[in-house]
Amino acid sequence: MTTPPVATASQVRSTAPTLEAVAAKAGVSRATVSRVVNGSPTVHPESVKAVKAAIAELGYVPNRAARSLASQQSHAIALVVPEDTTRFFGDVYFASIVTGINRRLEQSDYLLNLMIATHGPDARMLRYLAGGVVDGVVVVSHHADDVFVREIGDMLPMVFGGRPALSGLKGHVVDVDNVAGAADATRHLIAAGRKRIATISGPMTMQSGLDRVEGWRLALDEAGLEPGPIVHGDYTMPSGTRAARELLAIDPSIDGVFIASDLMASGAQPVFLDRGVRVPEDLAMVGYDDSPSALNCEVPLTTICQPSAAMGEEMANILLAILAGDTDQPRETLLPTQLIVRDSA
Amino acid sequence: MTTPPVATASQVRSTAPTLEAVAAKAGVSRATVSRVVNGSPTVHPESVKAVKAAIAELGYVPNRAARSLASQQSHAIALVVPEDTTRFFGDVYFASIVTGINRRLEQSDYLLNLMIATHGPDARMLRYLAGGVVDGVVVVSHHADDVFVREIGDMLPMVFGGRPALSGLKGHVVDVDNVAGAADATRHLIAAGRKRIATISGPMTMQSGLDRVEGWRLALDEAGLEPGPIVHGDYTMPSGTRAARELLAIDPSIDGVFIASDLMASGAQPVFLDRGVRVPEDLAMVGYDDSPSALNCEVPLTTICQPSAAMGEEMANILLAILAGDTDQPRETLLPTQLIVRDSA
DNA sequence: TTGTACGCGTTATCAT
DNA sequence: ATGATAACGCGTACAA
Repeated sequence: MTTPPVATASQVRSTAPTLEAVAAKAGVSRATVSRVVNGSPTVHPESVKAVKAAIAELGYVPNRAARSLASQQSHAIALVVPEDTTRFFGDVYFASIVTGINRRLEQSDYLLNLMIATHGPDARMLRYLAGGVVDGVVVVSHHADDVFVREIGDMLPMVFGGRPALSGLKGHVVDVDNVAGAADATRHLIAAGRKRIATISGPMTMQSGLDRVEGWRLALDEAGLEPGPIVHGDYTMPSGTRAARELLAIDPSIDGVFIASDLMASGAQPVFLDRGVRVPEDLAMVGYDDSPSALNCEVPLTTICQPSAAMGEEMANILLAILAGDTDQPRETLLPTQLIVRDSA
Repeated sequence: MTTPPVATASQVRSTAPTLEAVAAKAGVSRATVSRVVNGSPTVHPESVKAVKAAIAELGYVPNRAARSLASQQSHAIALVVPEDTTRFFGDVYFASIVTGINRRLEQSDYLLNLMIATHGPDARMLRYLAGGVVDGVVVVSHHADDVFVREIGDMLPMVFGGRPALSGLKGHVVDVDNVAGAADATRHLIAAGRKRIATISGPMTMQSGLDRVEGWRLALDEAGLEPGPIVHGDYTMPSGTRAARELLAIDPSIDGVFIASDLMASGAQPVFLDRGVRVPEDLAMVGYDDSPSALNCEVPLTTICQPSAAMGEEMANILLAILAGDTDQPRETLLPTQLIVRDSA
């Protein structure tokens, strides 16, 4: 074989030009080159020009390790995923949060480290974080282990994606306005003339589950309507199927239902249809998430769209601001949802 | 407010014990501590004990930046995703590859950097990679941009997940044995006594699409059976629906069909059922992927399970071996698939 | 505005 | 087996 199977790391590193080289070529000192690289304002325009030319010519790239060592900053942030990966990455919601985070990071020179805690967050990850591998942390998960998140928040700037059910933890939170979203969904049902409006909720152990019920109730109160029956699910499709049967058993007279996830809604709809309950004529449905499954229903779902990419972007944005020294970032940021009207209501 | 909203990075770093501190406490020199940390065999057991005790007591964690600077290695590898994130992360297949990569990396002290090229891989990412941020690269994607991958392979050890359609590129490849998987699927149909076996293929622009057709043909040849009709799809559900109609039009006498993705199979099955073709009585179906959609079909799909997590693990494994100095890792590694028998065949 | 010089925490070489 | 000591590449007082 004439060509080596792979490049060796040393090939690259050995030829990498340093500050020193740039300085020599530009006819200035290392310090001046460093200033130019870091955008210091106190440097002569002419020097800037010379240095920039030298940098371009040599293809100089600052050595990250050296920079970190000297500046005591890693210029990297960690994306901490405290649960099983497949569950996390399989979820489109999380996928677009990551997209958003990346979108913001692309505009900076921060690196994103993936830290997945397959077997639950362990001491090893904590030690890594304590070792200064990253300057800040972004935590994304529905269920985050209590003590784990607390420990991270104690040692590093942290932004939490989706308000955790635990209270009093350090760090910032970016979340979707679940209450407003659920209220909007319910108002849409009310505007359509529905009078007896039920809900299939998410788990009451999750903040989002709680919030969406609150929004539903809020809209009903506003309109002076009596809350219909409420059945609890766990966001999954089968739980939606079960809940639908229960709902019909409790009160067959309902004419509207707010379902806290599209997955549950797509599990529920066939039940309604099978029993001869027409959608939306007899029963108007509004889901939540704007997931692909909303479109695959026999009667496409009217639903609430969450700005998940924007959420990721905002999370990164806040963390970057903190790292830049901004001390008064909002502790909690709520992002607005959007009603997507389709056929089911 | 009595407690600050977040910890500051300096809090952590300022208190982090160094090699120096450990050395002092253990009554040895920095060099000896370094040897212990890096597992050098040439150090007195007694010293080892003292050092380890000091490390534990102080909670010492090696400073990554300093180590990188001195050793010329970042002890990090990059996960390069050359396409749009949502598309990538939404895919369960990729999700479990990441899981696998992480599983292997957990056993090492390598970090995983996420490098996503939303707008196509740009010069910025290439510069980063050239700057020595990582020691090696893992590329995961069906469609990887030609020149991009080539450039990476030229400067860093690289392992490719899923054999790319382009040939002659540097780097190692780990892939699922698509030919064998398709052949197994087809053999299962043959063993069930099917004589007229068709296939709905993936796109002929992808290596996997090509390979699965080859496997199908191979099994047929082995059995001395004439290949049935072949219709091309693009792995998506709608394309499966279209292909099924076409297939029935071409040859209604088929009694077996190998479909190159579960998604296409779940698009095709309703067509067969609607036309009164019973599954599996009249037509036996075998899909590919073992995706969730295989279970959601009216007649649950017999399918081929890809070892995607194992694939990720092997990718990381090979890269780590290369970084450890192993020069004769296999250029191409094929992982075996598994037949999952359900109701459709 | 610019340069000098020291420090960042490790690894690695060379004596001992 | 162990301990000085010199890199590693960069940031940054401090001085000029």
